[in-house]
Amino acid sequence: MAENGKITPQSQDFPAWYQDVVREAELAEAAKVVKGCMVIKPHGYAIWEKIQSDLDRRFKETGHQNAYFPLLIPMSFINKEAEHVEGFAPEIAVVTHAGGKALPEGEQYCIRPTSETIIGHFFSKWISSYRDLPLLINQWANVMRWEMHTRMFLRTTEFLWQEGHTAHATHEDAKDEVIRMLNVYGDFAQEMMAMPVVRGIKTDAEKFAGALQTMCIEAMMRDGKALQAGTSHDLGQNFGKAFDVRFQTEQGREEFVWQTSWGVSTRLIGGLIMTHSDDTGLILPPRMAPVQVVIVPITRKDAEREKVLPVVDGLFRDLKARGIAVKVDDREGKRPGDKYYEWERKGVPLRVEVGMRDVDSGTAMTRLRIAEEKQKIAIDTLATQIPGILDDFQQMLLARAEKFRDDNTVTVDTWDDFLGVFQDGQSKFAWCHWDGTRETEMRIKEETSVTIRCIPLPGQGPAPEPGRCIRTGNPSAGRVLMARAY
RNA sequence: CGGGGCGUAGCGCAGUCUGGUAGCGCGCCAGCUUUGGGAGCUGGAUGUCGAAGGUUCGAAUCCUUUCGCCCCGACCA
Repeated sequence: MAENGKITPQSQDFPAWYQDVVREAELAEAAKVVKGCMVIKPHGYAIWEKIQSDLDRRFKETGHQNAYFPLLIPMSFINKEAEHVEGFAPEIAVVTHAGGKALPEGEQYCIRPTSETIIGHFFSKWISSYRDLPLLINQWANVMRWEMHTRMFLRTTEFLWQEGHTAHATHEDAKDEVIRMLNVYGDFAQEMMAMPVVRGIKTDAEKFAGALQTMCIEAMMRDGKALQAGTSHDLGQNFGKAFDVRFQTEQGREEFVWQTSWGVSTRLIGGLIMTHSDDTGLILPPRMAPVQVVIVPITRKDAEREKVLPVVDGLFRDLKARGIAVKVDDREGKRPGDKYYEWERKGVPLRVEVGMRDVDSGTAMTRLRIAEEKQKIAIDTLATQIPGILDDFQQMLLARAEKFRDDNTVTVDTWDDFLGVFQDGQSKFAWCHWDGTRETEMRIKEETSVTIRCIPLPGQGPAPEPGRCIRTGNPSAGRVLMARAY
């Protein structure tokens, strides 16, 4: 990690670069005093709020309501669904003492690693008739998973997320919900975060503990590794049976509900960083930027301030009226260059400089975060142009990310080629044939630490065509996405 | 859980081998000069040297114990 004020180049050490950007953009810092936890600082939290508000709108548009369930879950709940316990037991934190006394083993709680169990408990109380279905609930919450290795935003002991939990009368309805919410995530990632994603299905080995099937969106980071950016699970009747969530059908029969759950977390912020940013620091797509435009007035003497500041203020008001998140950096005692670097580190998409020269000529200097050169624009047309400039920048970042991903995506047919693509810890997206067995998947993972990220949904990968498994040569029905993963 | 590293000013570190009473850079504060791509000068403030115990005239430094954090290897959004 570089010293304060410096960012290690991506090409030199990608993990160090990432840590440096997180620090220099003032997104978060390691809590240190609490193992594996982080403090999300105002600028980082503002990005989370952007994510929250847009997703929340999308959830409401698809008929969901927010609710809140307890942080503590009785241990007995966790133990009810066999695969669920097995999957989460190693990373659960347990409350063993409370009120100054040790709690008897049967009365201990765990801090939620996810809420399927406690929500299942309440669903069983709330649901009795097909008229109660579908039940579409979302919760914004923190969860805790005792991780061995933590990385800011990508994997921390405590993290913020949303978890959707729904119950349906038929498996078909539940499956529709799973894909609907996967698409909400995918659309959000592309439209708002300018982060292209592959939508697919997890293999059994990678699916959520307790689910029938897990769907996911996978994004490519700038080091070629894959980031699972969101998941949507078909829980079948597993939790319905474990928590006795039954309803009466129209015909009067008793049946277990079909459930789904889906979530995205503060990990998305890590994805945002590693999709767009560069050696200067954070780069934010305008729709995710807490500050979209920063105006830096350049003034030397009081006489200049009197002329420059009114122009700046007019521009500020005009932009604000158009719904642009604009900030004027009129701090004294900092030089303009210092301010430029600071806002570039923090990922502000567009900077506007206004000094005496500009006031005299009726222009302003502007610089897009990734532009080589500054551009001179007439002040009286600037405010009307900026929404379009930001929109173009949003599209530019998406196109750039798509190009990067496509340039680093390969189709691989032989094991030798596969080893070549992933040698020395390198990663790309590799479309490969796989024989569909867990044994082969595990074997490849052990030999190379490369994993199957997903089986692509229609249109998300190469058209299905029969072939031979890259490792065993056994028959394969289609290609799967393989990569190193975060 | 195994292997390695580190705890000294807000941050990053030197000092530890060879004990002698606390230092550097950045940041911070004040003032002046500066201000179109990371300012300069002058002055100033800041430390239970991770904790506890021991050895010693004297411990950041040696010994013992202990706590915490970080990095690397088996699980995970």
